[in-house]
Amino acid sequence: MKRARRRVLPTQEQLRVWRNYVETAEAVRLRLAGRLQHETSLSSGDYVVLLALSEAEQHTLRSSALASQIEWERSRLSHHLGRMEKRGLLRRVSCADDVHGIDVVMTDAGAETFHAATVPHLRAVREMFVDALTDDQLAHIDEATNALRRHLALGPHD
Amino acid sequence: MKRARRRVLPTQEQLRVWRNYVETAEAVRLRLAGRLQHETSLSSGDYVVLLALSEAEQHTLRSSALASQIEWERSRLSHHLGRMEKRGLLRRVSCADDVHGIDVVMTDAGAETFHAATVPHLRAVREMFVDALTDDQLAHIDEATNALRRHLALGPHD
DNA sequence: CCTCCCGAGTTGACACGTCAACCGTAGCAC
DNA sequence: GTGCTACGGTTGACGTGTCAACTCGGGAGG
Repeated sequence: MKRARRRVLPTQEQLRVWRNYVETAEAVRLRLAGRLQHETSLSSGDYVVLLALSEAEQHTLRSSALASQIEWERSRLSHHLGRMEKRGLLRRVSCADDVHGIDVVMTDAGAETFHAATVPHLRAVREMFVDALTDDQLAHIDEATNALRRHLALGPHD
Repeated sequence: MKRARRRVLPTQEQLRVWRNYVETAEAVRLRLAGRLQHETSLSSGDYVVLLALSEAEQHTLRSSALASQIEWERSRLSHHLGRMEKRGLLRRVSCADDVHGIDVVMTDAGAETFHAATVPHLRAVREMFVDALTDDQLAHIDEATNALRRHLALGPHD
């Protein structure tokens, strides 16, 4: 009876670790995003989109291919592309070979902005994350993270 | 020279661990929030606010006290309280003893909704987080998380 | 041919967050 | 009194995210 009940809900300690985990990860993410925003005027969403485009042939991707590559819903992507297009970071052109389907093309301005952002972004990752942890801690985080992914059936990372 | 450059940017492997970490934490947070939303019609923001109120005298807190307790900006809190008030989860009444200052009072409906949400919420934490990890992994996550907090000067958790 | 559905993408409504500007009252200087 | 500033809170604009409804052009099936 006691044994059965004990497994239903987390203990105080487990709950504390959980909150520590989510809140810290969120804080780190926010801080990195804020820094990227101020140093390069790109949001992390912008960065993800431009990263994918920068690695594509002709700096061009089909909207649906882009969506699946960065794992965004198409509606989210559509909204975000609209905002980025308004800022001149990319263009949307309907592509010839498929009547449906839109090619997303990074503009030169977009490429330039992205290029100027990579080093600050990577430096921030090192300063805020890598520098905080020993090699062992990094390995442990990775192991636990993978356990979480497996448990939630998220599919392996990358 | 090489040595100097190597410390500036993270390695591929460190970058992979970083992305794995943030993306997974984000996915877990989102999944828990979605589950809470669907099972109890409360967002995680609602839950945090109601949790604080439920632990307060008279189910009442000064707006500023609430803000500092859950570490939200006052503007954010004001917007959120407006939405929650519209749904009848709480009321805002200007309190007598301080001319400035607003008392936030959880309504009975709010208390009921919150109470009905606690068990599903805790169960979800167990199923999605605690169950995924061994005791060792949990301890390692906690240790690394605390290292992150110290490094970012976030102040100890709780 | 007509209808019905499907797939790619868009749109609108809304929740949520941040930033900066604002409002009203209280104290305080003079 | 008149003016200043500080405090507590609100508001508006805007970026961001989700959901559901919509468009639009093809194909089947009949």
